[in-house]
Amino acid sequence: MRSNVAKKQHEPKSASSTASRPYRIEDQVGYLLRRAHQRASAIFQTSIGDPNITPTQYSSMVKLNEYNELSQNLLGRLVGMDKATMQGVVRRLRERGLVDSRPDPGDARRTLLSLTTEGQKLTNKLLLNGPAVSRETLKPLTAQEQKQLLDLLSKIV
Amino acid sequence: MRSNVAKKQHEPKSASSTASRPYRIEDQVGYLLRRAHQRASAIFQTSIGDPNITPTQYSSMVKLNEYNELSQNLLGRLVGMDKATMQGVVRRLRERGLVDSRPDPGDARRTLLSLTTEGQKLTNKLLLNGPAVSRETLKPLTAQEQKQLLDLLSKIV
DNA sequence: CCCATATCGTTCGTGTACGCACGATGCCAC
DNA sequence: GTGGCATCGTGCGTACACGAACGATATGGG
Repeated sequence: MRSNVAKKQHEPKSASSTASRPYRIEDQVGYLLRRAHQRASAIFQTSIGDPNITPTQYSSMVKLNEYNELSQNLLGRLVGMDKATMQGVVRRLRERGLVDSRPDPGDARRTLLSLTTEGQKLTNKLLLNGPAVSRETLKPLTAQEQKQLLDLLSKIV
Repeated sequence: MRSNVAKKQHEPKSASSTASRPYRIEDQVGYLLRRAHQRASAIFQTSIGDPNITPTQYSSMVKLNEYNELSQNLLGRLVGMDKATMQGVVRRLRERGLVDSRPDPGDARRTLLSLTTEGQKLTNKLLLNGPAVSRETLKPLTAQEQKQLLDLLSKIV
């Protein structure tokens, strides 16, 4: 009984004499970014052409395809994952035979990563679908809005 | 030896006779959304005022603060989490005494969730910092750009 | 009334994501 | 040189995120 204290039931807490809009979770950047990211991931999974490859695995492989060989930490910086996360991503890619590793001959702390032949083949196949994934994700927007969104996101990253 | 097959080392794969820009991971919506979401989460953690509350826990509590009582599934739909994710979020909030639950008297399948008195107190405290979190996240943008971004994100969610 | 279908909450498995602490290695100033 | 400090990779703990499968309950059509 004591737990249902007096609570106004019928007005959505507008408060404030100033004209500031009410605080709604649905209007907050963080919330919208989470939802948008969820949708983008879902589209990726259905459209990239291999349901077992995740967005982060994909970006890691694409980066390894550009550079021939990268240390784990550097790869992590390039794709925006911290080293603990990178650890798991690389382990899974290695377990599937998509990525190879060897100690860096010039620095014993580092491990150099590269795509296996199979990894290269898969990456090139997935790269064909990459543009379609982005296109589908941006579909609700006009061409101009799409450019704007990419621009604004770049600024806050 | 056999693994370093012929690979052009010096040009970033522009290809294509058409003027289409090269495909760069850094320019894809999904990638930018992931990075932007990471940054937003980091800002949330440092600015919301309680390092133990996550963004999803926060939005759940705010929603429970608006509506008095909600079933777990409905809450999940309102904050955009599937039921499996909701499960864990609610369990943790309950373990900390922030959320209470009781069986729905009208539907034995449902569990009704509500904030405890402590949960209400914490939510109201965090709500004071909510606007600052969004403000900080949007700081790199002008006022007009901020509005644009929220608008565009709403459209693709 | 009863059965097909849908919804609700749970559980399991996998994968990001990050803080923290650790040991090994590299590097630079002294 | 060597000692202090940074960097690299690893391991552990916690938390989101979701698909899939499951049992219990609800509902609507026949």
